[in-house]
Amino acid sequence: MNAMTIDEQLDYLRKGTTEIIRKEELRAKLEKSAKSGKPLRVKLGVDPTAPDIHLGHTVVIRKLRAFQELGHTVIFLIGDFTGLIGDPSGNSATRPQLTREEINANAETYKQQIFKLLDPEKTEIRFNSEWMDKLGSDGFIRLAAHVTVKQILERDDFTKRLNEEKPIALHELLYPLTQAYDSVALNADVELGGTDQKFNLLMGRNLQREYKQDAQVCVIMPLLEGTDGVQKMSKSLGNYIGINEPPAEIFGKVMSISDDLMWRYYELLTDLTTEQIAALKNQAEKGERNPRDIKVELAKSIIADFYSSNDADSAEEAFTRRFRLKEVPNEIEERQVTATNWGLRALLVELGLATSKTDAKKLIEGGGVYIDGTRETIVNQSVPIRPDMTTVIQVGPRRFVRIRGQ
RNA sequence: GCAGGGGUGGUCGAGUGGUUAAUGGCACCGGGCUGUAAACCCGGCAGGCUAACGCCUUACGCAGGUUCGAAUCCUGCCCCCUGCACCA
Repeated sequence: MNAMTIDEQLDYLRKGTTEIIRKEELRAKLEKSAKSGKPLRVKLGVDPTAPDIHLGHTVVIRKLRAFQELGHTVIFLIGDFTGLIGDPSGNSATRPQLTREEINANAETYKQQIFKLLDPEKTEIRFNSEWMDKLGSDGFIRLAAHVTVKQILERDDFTKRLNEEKPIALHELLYPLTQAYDSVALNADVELGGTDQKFNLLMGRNLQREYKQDAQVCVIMPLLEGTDGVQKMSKSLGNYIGINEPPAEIFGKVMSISDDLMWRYYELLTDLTTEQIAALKNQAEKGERNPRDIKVELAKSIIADFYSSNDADSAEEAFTRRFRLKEVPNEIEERQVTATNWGLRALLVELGLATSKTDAKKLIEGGGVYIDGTRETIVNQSVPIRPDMTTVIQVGPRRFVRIRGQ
């Protein structure tokens, strides 16, 4: 990797970014690092309360990895102090205050996940309480003296809320400042973040200058759309793909994104070059290749990042069997029920495939219930269950239970 | 404290006395088609009961009231927001 020229490195780092502020400075830093042999310090700050990483987070993490591949040091900063504030988003209430133990536990969860992508040897894990706690209230006030209210209010989110006459709590104004001070404390060369972080990252530059440091370069990544293709991926919106989810689940969810969205995922979640992706898109548009197959490759590539290519293969196979060949999956839940003549609705409730007889009725009438692979549309169908035989009950395309009488 | 604005189903957001269990979008679920859990189309979507006709609960911040009838009108209360005032 280090065989790359500086230009090549810049190209490599630039892929997928929304903006680099400023590119010339990044070049200068890369050159300086190459000469001195001293790795750049590349910072990413995260919230201590949300350790469940989804693909959206990995966009930035993958970029960190790119820096590591070029020999630089990543500082994974857990904002246990800033977490007290919570990044202003307008609707956020006060954050729950975490105990030291909870924070440490979350940090472990982070490690377990990020090291699927990052090289532990080139990663420092830090907490910003380390320097924020030492600062004290007098130090904090001295820190606050470095920026003006006007500068803070520049932030789009604040301006917007001000115009809309929506509330801004005082402590929210301190968030960008605190995050910026992290860059000073770490003497960061580069900070990464999503577009929503642009202001905070720039604040870091300003504050570093105040402290006579070389200003950090801001690498700004797009926010990945969730599976709905519209809103940014987030856990609370339920449109996320978590990296700890089972391979089959990841595969299915990736296959469920729209064909349009898949190019975006290719760009931000794979190592393919812009040219390679354009070529794939071209093939799909010309009808040379089925978009479905291209999406399969995407899903497998993502799974391989967090599991293995074997896991990716078996996820594909299971998916094909289930949805293309409409086979009953190999491993499905088995349940024992009383051997008797069951009413179909009661049976569905008993198996947890429906929440009530009314719910079951809707599913049956909608044509979503199958007994041993045959659709059953008679609401009060009697289903005989005996000890010597098994029956597979299916609801919708992906919920199966094999039952046996007892 | 004063003035104004607001609190509706998972979410956004209509609705200001009468088929209103409450328009519509999104999300979600089921089906069709397919190339797939894409796209598109159809259906469901407060909860429950019934083989079915149908019935029963609960619901528009909370509590009362007016009315044959209220998410819609009145009273009180709670909460949120904005501005002003206060900050001796």
